[in-house]
Amino acid sequence: MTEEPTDKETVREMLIAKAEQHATLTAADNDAIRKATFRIRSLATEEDVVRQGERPDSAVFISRGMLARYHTLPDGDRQYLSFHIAGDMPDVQSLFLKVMDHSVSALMASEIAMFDHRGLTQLFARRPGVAFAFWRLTLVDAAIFRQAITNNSARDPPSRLAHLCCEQFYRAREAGIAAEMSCDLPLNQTQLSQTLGMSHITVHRALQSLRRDRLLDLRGGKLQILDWGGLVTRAGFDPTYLHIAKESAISARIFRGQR
Amino acid sequence: MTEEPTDKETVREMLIAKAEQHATLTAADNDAIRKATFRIRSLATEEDVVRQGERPDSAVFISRGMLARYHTLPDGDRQYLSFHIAGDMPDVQSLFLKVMDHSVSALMASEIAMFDHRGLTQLFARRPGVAFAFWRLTLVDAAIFRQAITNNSARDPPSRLAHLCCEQFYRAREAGIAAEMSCDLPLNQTQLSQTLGMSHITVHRALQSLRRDRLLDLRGGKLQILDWGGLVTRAGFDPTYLHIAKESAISARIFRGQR
DNA sequence: CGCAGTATTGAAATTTCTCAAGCCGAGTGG
DNA sequence: CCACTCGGCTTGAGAAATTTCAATACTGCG
Repeated sequence: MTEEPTDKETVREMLIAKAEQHATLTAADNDAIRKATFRIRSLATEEDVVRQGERPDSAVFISRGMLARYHTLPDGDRQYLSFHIAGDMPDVQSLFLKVMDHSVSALMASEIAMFDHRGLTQLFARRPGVAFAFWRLTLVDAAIFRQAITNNSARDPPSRLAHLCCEQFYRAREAGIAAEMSCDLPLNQTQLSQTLGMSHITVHRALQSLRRDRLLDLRGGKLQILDWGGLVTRAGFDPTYLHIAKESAISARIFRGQR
Repeated sequence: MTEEPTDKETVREMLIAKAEQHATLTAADNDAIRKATFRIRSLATEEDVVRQGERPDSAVFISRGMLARYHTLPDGDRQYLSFHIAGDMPDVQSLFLKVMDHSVSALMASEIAMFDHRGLTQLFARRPGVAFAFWRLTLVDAAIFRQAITNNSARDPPSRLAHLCCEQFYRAREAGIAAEMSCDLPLNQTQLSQTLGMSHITVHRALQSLRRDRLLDLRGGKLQILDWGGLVTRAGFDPTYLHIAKESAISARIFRGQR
């Protein structure tokens, strides 16, 4: 389970790649990103990175593994909010919202790069184009949260589960870390129930239904897609909300000062 | 119902006030905001401002009334995502996410100021402090979405409704547009059901329960708080997620170039 | 081998939804 | 001034879905 720590240079390139998914950056922008300092940290399964109520002073970039965000309810129960894969930055918001309103933990053995808030803030102040990229990233996050509201409020159990799987596979695919027709999804049925707002029994029956229809299989933390088209239909999945395309060319030009 | 259009100068001051809730701005920042051009538009109840799938070229600031964001499902059903009051900017994300993944409509006769994307982008590129304020605003939005996930997934019907009411009243209060113990909430029971992920019958029973316990009353589009403490308890409401306090002093200083 | 955590299954208890009908209040037109 | 209508609210009751409870497998690992 213990793998070699990722090379720092690799992390820098991953971060730049992520930023470039959200904006067209100049060489100077990239250089500025490269200069941002960070430290690598390994996480064990279930380990928390930050907890609800804390005031972190650094933001997280995932170089390997998978993290989750969750609310802790008054009765101690958990509500999972989102899942994040290598290349994601689940915690940019902590830069601007001092007190954490949720926790972040590792779903599997993972490795993260921790960027000091101060350094990031300076980077964003000096390089509007970079700020723009990371801002956009937080906006896509918000779009994913919106979709989760709809998913947990308006879909029946099998569709709900199917939608979650569509989203995770699609994002893993886009990030280039999915196998041909499968990806990691290290959640047991109890965690799925705490994600989808239903009991673990209902999750189990929903899963059975999707398996019976040969749409997917999910076991041992691996999601196997059996019939993508069928799954998309069952889920009512429309990836528009993931906003894979970049910002408009106009905005990009303005941000690069070519007004 | 048709009131005088808000004075443009008033809108400018409202916008600055909103920005200052999220960051400490310089006089130059404020001047730059003041120079942003916009046009006023009146909206009738139920009128859409933008629809899912469209590519708007301006962002909305609410000068009077109340707007909602919602998803339209494949079967034509609606899922409400959030509600916005005077002083809110529900649509900043459209600046960076070209295609709307949801619609925005008026819940009552309202008035909005529409800011051109191009002008806003230039403003943000030139004034990092201003960008910071609006970025933070979108992050609070995201925190509210997260809370909605939890609300609709993990709370029983009366708590769910109570939580929505707590949030709306608290925000109206903060915005200074609530009466002593009441505020607007122009939603009928069907709309509430499309917000909270339950049938309108269940909404009705939940409402009865809260009325019976003398916690609140909700009728004719007005929310009346009868027992704030009791309501907060019933809802499990903790306003931390609304992030009413500003960003840290350090970030503010960096953004003002005092590094 | 046995433990612990997870998955699976059945069945009862409970909640929520659907359906159906009546009511109420505001606005309308005769 | 009074039926009339329309939208929204209220209520009851049966149907359906979900949760809870309980018990039994399964699996990886020490």
